[in-house]
Amino acid sequence: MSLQVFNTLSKTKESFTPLEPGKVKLYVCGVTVYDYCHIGHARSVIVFDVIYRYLKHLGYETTYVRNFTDIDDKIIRRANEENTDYRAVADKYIHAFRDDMEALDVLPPTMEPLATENIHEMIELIRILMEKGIAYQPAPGADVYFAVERFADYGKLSGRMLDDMVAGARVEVDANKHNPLDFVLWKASKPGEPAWESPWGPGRPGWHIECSAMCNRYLGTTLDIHGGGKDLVFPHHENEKAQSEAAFETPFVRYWLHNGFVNINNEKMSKSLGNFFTIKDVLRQIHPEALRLFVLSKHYRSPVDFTDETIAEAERGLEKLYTTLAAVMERAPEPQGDFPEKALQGQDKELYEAVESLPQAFHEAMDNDFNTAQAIGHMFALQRHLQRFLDRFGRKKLKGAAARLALKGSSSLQQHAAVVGLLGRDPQVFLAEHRTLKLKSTGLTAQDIEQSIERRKQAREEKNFAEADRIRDELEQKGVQLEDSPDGTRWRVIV
RNA sequence: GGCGGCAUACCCAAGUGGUAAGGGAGCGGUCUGCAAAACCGUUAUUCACCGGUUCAAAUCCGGUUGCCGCCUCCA
Repeated sequence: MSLQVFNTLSKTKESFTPLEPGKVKLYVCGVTVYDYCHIGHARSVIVFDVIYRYLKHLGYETTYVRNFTDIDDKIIRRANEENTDYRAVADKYIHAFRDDMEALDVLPPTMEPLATENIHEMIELIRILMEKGIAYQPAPGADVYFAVERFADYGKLSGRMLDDMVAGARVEVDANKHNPLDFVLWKASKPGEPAWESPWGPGRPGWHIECSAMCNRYLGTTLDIHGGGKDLVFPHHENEKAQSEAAFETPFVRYWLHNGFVNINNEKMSKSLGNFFTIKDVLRQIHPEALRLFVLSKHYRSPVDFTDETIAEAERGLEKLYTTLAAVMERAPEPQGDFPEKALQGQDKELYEAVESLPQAFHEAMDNDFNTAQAIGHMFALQRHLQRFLDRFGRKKLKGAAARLALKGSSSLQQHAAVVGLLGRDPQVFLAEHRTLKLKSTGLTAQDIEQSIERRKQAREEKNFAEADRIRDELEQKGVQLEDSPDGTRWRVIV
């Protein structure tokens, strides 16, 4: 079975075949840089990061373009509010975006073009549309519009009929437009606004035209995959498609992929509801890898609910995976010599089979429209077998074939997880990072805790268990749980 | 008003015609001074409801109810 993807255009899963064998042209709508990014953006970039990673994993030479919209009304408004210019606003939030992406372990795309670097290409595209009579300017110096009625397929992507939409109550009324759904290609500038020269007077590009121009410039007239959030289907992607296909008369995109939204406690996240979380803020409390596991625990097209509980589950799950990896590293030193497969199988048939079956199970899940939730389920199954195997040895170190089997299991787990951007850290590093992050919410310092552990150790040695338990309960109330082991007492944060 | 999506155990979540993955939580057990962690066992004769198609349905079709999204900037 090969890769199947759900195409918004056909509303079905289709076999993925790129236009050019072995090569994929991928374009994902980036952000408008007028504010910090929120966790909805985080979901989108993580989802497409995984798609990008998986395409590369399948051996496709993938060209991934993700733009920045660095000129638009919201940016200008923001600049006016902050008494600066649009460039300063855009640059500030481009940097912030890059910081977020780095923190989230999102791979850099092949190219990240700016809208303002492509004004010339947009003007050329609008010129073509004007020459074909598909675009019009109602009066000299006015905005330039795209005439939706001149493009027969308009509405096909979003599944709406022109007539239905015109009849709808929420379409803006604009006397300049031939049809209320006509949209701006070139926006005439008011005095004082940023402006570029054009055959239609000074102005700036409309929102949709930049993606059409950049797709064409960097990837050609037909892309394999165009992605973005569900909300972009209409009008943004519908309009991009109309512009590009009307201008170049070739199919614009072979597969349209759209990710679902992030809800907060079952409500749509929005600024007006005040349930708005920026990536920056969230990462102060949640490990970026836990956020990634949270996102990938549900299929990318479904809505996902961001709550304390769902995030805590992701954190516990990740901790569990890393704890097992750490245990293997600690207790299964690389053995000398070669061991036949039969010897490994003989150690633990179930674990051996879990290791052997993971590659196929993982690929079947991912091939099925990037079913990361299922793929992760398979990883947990392997983790459980691995941990069970380790436990069979009690506190003893594993040797020979047993050690080799455990290492085979942990490396398989890490290799598959890497394809979706998980488990890439050293287990001890992750556990330490996560603990440090969580510690902030307890109001304690690591030193406080170590001191308490020392006092409790003394009490235990004196068999003063009442005092030892009192210290332990006190820490637990503050969110720190102690775990005694023959090697000493470990602690972790449980809030 | 138009278009579309979803409904699986206490919670999260796969499964898309062949007899309910996985995770969390709970309960019982092992371990422990007692715990915690970990492991073992256990938790849906059933997939919102009602009909239909089929040898076979959570999966397909029709209807009902409930929730949600888009149609306006939006990931």
